[in-house]
Amino acid sequence: MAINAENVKSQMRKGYLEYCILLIIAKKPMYVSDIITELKEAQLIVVEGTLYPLLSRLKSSGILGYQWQESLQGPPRKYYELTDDGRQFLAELEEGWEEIKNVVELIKNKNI
Amino acid sequence: MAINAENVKSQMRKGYLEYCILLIIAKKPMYVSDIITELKEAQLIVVEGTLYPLLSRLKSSGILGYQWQESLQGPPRKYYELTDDGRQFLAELEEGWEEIKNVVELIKNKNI
DNA sequence: ATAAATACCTTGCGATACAAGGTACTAAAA
DNA sequence: TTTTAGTACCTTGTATCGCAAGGTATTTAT
Repeated sequence: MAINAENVKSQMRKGYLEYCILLIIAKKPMYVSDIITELKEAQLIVVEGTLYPLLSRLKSSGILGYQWQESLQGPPRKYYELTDDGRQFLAELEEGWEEIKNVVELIKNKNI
Repeated sequence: MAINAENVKSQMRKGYLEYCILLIIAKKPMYVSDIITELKEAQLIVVEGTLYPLLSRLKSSGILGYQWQESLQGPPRKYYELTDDGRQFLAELEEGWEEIKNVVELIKNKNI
């Protein structure tokens, strides 16, 4: 029930997590560990339990596809990549993100 | 189950809605209708059913306080205002927001 | 064989936006 | 005086999603 800053920051993260993940996969096909590493480099900590369901949803919505690929050390990996629909979708998120930045700026600067 | 852009945009909104609301109340005490109007002006559509529980949570967490105030036409209104803790909290959200903008920029610009 | 490392996935929980519906007060019209 | 309209407050139920915790499967080294 109580609200704390961490809580809200985590709420903020929810919103743009999908966006960030798609930005990363858009560059080149990636599997879960790669994605987590990339996010961590950008200071965005995400765990497996978050990522697997999210990727599955994006897959079944036709935004992502994947290919199995052998690994040199361990079981095969699922490399996710954007579909054409996925690129379209990412473009829309891009817009959404710009809108949000706009809204916050508008509110901040009003009556100042 | 299906994912669409509207859905995700609404997810994005969730994250920074609290931030925007606090930014608005920080300027001067406001009651629900005022807040909705301000948000609408910034293109952020929010309904009562969202706002009331959110304000209650912020109140019981000590981030907001309120004062009843008579209205010229209708029942009295609850004017919410930031407490000292609330200002501290808002400052933390400010940081969180800057961090998020940073993360997105980092991911966007990596390997370009 | 067994253990360790790596990879995939699922279940249960808590948080929260939103739709829909409800209560209460004021003032003006019937 | 009753009724209606307007304004304000609040609650309940639903769906979604991040995350912690736990589980399964494959490969490689001991």
